[in-house]
Amino acid sequence: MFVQSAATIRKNSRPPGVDSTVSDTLLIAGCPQLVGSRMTYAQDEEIYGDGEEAEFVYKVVAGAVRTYKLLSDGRRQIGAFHLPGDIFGFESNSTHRLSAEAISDTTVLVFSRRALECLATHSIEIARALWALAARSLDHAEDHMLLLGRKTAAERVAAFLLEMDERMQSTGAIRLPMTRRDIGDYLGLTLETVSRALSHLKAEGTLELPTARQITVQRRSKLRTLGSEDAFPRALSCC
Amino acid sequence: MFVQSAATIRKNSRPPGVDSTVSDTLLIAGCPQLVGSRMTYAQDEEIYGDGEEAEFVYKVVAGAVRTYKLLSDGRRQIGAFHLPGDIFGFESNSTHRLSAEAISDTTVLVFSRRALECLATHSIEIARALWALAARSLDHAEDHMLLLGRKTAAERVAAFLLEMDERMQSTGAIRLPMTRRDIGDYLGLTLETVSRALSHLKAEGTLELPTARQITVQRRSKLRTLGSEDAFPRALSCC
DNA sequence: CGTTAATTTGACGGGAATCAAGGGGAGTGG
DNA sequence: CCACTCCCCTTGATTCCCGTCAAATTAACG
Repeated sequence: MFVQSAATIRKNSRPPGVDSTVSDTLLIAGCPQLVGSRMTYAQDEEIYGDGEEAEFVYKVVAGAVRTYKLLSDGRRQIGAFHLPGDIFGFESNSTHRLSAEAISDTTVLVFSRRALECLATHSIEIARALWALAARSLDHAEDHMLLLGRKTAAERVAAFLLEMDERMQSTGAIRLPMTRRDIGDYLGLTLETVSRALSHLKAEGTLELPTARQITVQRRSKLRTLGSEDAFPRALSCC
Repeated sequence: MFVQSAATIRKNSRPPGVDSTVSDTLLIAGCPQLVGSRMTYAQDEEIYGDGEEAEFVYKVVAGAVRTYKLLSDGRRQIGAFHLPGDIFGFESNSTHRLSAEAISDTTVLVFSRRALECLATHSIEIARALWALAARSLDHAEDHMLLLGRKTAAERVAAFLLEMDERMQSTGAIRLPMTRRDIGDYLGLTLETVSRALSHLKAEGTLELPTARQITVQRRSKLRTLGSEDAFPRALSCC
């Protein structure tokens, strides 16, 4: 598995040496010692596989990534979409717990996990930033469990649109990189159900669909009442 | 909210002062500086609420705890059950993202989050242990998303039984602290569906139900084929 | 022993999955 | 520029798993 990771890393760099440049000194956690190697992946190309050695950490520069788990019969659960600026693939264990694929042609910065951990050993701020990173993933997972376990199809789709709108800072004009199947596998639905929910929202006038991948939100309030019920803090209602 | 947390801490200790003893020097992450205060909660008592200040971290000594999120109409998703030995309530943010309640009468050790973080600042090992803690929660959440999004009722119940059997090291003789409703809210099902699934497994001879809360596994292999499909590593099938 | 909550079981209905065509857009090649 | 193709998406028809509603049974507890 170690070998496979190493192969993956080299596969897509046109010259055999990775084009690591100081120019894209985009740093994880604002730490100047760590410069990532730029890598590109074609649409649907695997970035890493479930069970592989977690040798690298990734930061999306352009494109989009899905991380997912599979059952043996092909059922898939996408745990998260990773958009430009997002860091993914950072594990506490030595191996990846999900697989990662490029949704569209994607550019990432690749960092050595070992180097990161080493830095964290010397800097409390880095250690804390990494731990905050894991915690953010956990927060998202907890919200998503509520969605998967307890929300209706309409609520899931509305929540998805709100999430994407916010994360892409596309104020109302969402440009989706993923297919309906991807969305379904993220929301625990079939692609048909996702499509129907979108059509319904369109018919209601809540949104417009200039193209299938382009969604403009007309009435955000309507989406909010459906999807954005992010767990009502008990504290607010009782004190 | 700060006030509420402080009140909670004092509420259940029969003498006004908490009985913090050196005797139960059960330490988080094996660190002798930190001694927790022993606290008890009655069945169904709230330990903390969603949105409250995350002032304390908890370790279960006896009993069981559920952490969950609610929708405004009462739908509930239990994110995890916490059994003796488990640590919960540790957040990266300043506030709790879920609520916590005692499932049965429960004893916990309470630690100051601030003290823990302070320790982590001075000790890399502690910092790493805390981050491993968060990562374990994340792993569980990722597995659980697959269950909630993609598994059938029978598969969910089988997976639940296997999880409990393993975590309680009750080799085949599971003593459940939680109700069918709790199980349902954990698995994204109704209590009736959980009950039916259990009855079905009983009729098959896969398990016995001496009482509703006591389950003895007769054929673990049967449960495994149903539930324990914990995401097939792509790596195993392709290299 | 009575009261209440938890669980089981049955009957039924509905929401989403499945099965199945039918469009529509983007890219390709003529 | 247009025809062709492929894939994605939409929409319809039908199925079915699980949720809902309801009642009976069992367990828990004072």
